[in-house]
Amino acid sequence: MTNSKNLKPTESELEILKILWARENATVREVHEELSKTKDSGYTTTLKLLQIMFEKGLVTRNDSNKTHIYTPAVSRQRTQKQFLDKMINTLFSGSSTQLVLQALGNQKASKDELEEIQKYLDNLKK
Amino acid sequence: MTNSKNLKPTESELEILKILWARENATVREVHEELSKTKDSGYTTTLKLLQIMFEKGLVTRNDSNKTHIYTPAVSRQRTQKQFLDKMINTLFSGSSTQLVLQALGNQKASKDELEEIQKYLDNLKK
DNA sequence: TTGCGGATACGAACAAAATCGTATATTAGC
DNA sequence: GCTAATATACGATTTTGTTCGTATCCGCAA
Repeated sequence: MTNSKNLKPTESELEILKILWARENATVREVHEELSKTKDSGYTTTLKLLQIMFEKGLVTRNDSNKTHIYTPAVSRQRTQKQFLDKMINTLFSGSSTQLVLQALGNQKASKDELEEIQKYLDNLKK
Repeated sequence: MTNSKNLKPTESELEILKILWARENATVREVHEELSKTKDSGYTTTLKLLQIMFEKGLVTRNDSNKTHIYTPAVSRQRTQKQFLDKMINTLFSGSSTQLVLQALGNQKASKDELEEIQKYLDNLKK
């Protein structure tokens, strides 16, 4: 039974997903190598995490060869949305506008970026 | 020694902060009552959480009376920023613009809101 | 065929967070 | 003063997430 409940990835799982999204797919070793740049935990830890993620349905894997190849099963977009929604609800009293304003205020975006956003808004208004 | 390290609240702590921010301050019972609407854990659990939050410096309390009164020690804004920054880094490859676009795309904001944002952007560009 | 390098499987230890049970204190009403 | 109601304190348990050690398997070169 391929579990496909709508599970929220944990902190560590997110780090791994991030790597998988960037490369489309990867072996355990590849993920681990990448992960090692920012974190130092052992190889089997990475392996275990990927196995758990597989059980949760966060990744799929091709195990027709000896070395399995993992692929993200949840899209980056979908996950972003999942976390955004949660955050909007718990921290911004449900108002995405509030979140946007806060995000813009914090991080100074470049003029170009601001214009990009404005253009986008113009489209939305129609 | 009043611990004031820059601690990130946990999920549950956030729920409590949310309540405290809304009411400015509250007793354990009040927090618990409110919390019960969305969650069912016992009174002492809420109490314990508030005590932990106190130790962490997330809340202060007035214990001159028998029933203590808790007040948030971290501002909503500051916490929002803390979480936003983290999210931008882990999920949006450091681009606040990306986050904004995604947030706008997801949740349909009203025309008024969109205009509010645009106005805000105009200001920022100067 | 033997042994070694490199892979997975998986239980178990460890850590952090959440929950609860129970002891104890304080106060108000009788 | 006693008791019931309502607080806090705090250790212990449970749950969830992370990390690791060890068993085992597979392929290949000597």
